[in-house]
Amino acid sequence: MRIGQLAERSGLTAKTIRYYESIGLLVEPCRTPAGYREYGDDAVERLRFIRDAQASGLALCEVQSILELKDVGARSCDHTIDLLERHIADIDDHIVRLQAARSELVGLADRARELDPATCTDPNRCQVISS
Amino acid sequence: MRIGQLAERSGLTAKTIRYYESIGLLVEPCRTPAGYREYGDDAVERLRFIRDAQASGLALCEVQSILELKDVGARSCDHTIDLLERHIADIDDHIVRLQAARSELVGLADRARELDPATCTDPNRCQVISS
DNA sequence: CACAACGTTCCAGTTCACTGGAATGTTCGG
DNA sequence: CCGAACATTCCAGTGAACTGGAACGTTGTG
Repeated sequence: MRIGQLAERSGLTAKTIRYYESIGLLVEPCRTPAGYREYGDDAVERLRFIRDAQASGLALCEVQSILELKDVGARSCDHTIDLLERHIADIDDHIVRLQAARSELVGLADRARELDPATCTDPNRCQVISS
Repeated sequence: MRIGQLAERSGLTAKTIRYYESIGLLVEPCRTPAGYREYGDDAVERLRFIRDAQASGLALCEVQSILELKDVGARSCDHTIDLLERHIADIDDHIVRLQAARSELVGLADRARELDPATCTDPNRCQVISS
């Protein structure tokens, strides 16, 4: 597939994909005779992993180190295991904080629902929280 | 308490706290006669909320809209509830992605542990994943 | 075969969230 | 009363992660 379709399937933009290639997150793919990038299905998979890892709070350079690790087949080495375990602990911490934030928001939403919707008459009030 | 102690208690830097104030995340606190910022205990709470909300993937401007909402006492309004529910859904999505990333990493770590640690002899190999 | 849609490179600009540093004033323990 | 630690403002700089745009080539449908 070409870059546009990969963008669509992965939820990123073509720009972002080229950017990822430029910083070494993605290897240069084959090109069509015209110079267009040609991707296989595994690219979707890889971009999805990047997105997930990034969502877990890893910086792209950390994602890169993990991808390299994946690519070489996770050679055993205490250092490697440490790295992974540190990242897992980070993720766990992150999940805990997310859950804390989530329950705060749920509490707010509950409180909001308890109030009479008819009291919301001032448009300026609502604009305060226009996102 | 003054800014240094708040920084310590909240895990942020004094710089960051002043920055948050400058963008309106924090209201200007009272000042001592010398012009020093004086904070109450609720400031620690508020900064912790900001940190959690931020960890949940919200941008600071979104955190701000939620804080404003908290500040006005969550007046009921469909719009408000929608906003909150959208954020909660975002967080849930985020958690799912984190868990996906987590299990990928756990899988990698398991694979790494299965291999013989003695095979890790090449220092260059290890440097590939130096974070 | 026109032409819209899609691709290419390259480079500069933007946004977000800080961060550093200069110049200066305040607090407090010895 | 000295000096270290801590505070102030203001402004400029940083790094990460894109994003826009110019200038140009390719593909595919009516």
